[in-house]
Amino acid sequence: MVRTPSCDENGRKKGTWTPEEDRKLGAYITKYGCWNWSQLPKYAGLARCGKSCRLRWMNYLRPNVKRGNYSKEEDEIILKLHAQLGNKWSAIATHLPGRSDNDIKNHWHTAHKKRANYATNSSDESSKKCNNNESNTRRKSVENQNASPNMSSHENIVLESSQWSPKESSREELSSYTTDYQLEYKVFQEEALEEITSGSFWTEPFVVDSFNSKIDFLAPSIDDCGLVCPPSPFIGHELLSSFDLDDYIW
DNA sequence: AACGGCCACAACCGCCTGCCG
DNA sequence: CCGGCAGGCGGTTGTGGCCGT
Repeated sequence: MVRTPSCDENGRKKGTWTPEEDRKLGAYITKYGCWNWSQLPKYAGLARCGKSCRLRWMNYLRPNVKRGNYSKEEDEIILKLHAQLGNKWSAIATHLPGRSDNDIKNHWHTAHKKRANYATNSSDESSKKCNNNESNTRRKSVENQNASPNMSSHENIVLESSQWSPKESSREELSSYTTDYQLEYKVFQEEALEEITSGSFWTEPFVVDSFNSKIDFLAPSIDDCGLVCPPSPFIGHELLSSFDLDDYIW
């Protein structure tokens, strides 16, 4: 289900995101916002490309993000909007709060396959396939029930959206990540959500952003959380040209 | 118990668009 | 107007897990 970690020709990491990377990215964006996706990984201490960070944030780390467990209503909305808009997943996603375009796309492809099978399932072979799909759907719902029988739906969402969800944690690679980490990240997401709803998340970063393209980069500094502050006219007074960021972070 | 097929979905890739100098 | 860059989007791929045989 996940890609094995690897590096591209520039030494940037590809593949599965580790909990540590998630934590770094989440912490950084929560604090400073996404002032520049291509620069952000350097400042957040991540060996990833900006696009990868953006995707990870938008699809999984963003507070309030929902994954899986599509309700009948959501299915109907998707069906209706797809009929109107076609494969405009981002447009469809705007009508489904908390759902990412990637998730909707994946869901559509899954559902579309099922429908396609259904349409042609007069033959025994396709009905067999369909039964297989149904059994898989059942399998998923059982997994979801097992995952967190005592949790609220909100808590379920939080855990599902992370790599170390109960299902994922069974994987060898992530087996060492503990339940403590799940709780830690849950707390982190709740704090992030609070920050967003309080308004500071959306206002502060873009103050920086509006200046970013107009000014020379200024020296970043480490804040009290150990994060590298983004370049900003408000932070530091040394020029970045005399500053080796790589030495600073790694 | 072992194996193969299928499924779900995280993540990558490449193209398009808008902005800026 | 043009080229470069960053962000956004849709298509596609890779892979672990589950189920049936």
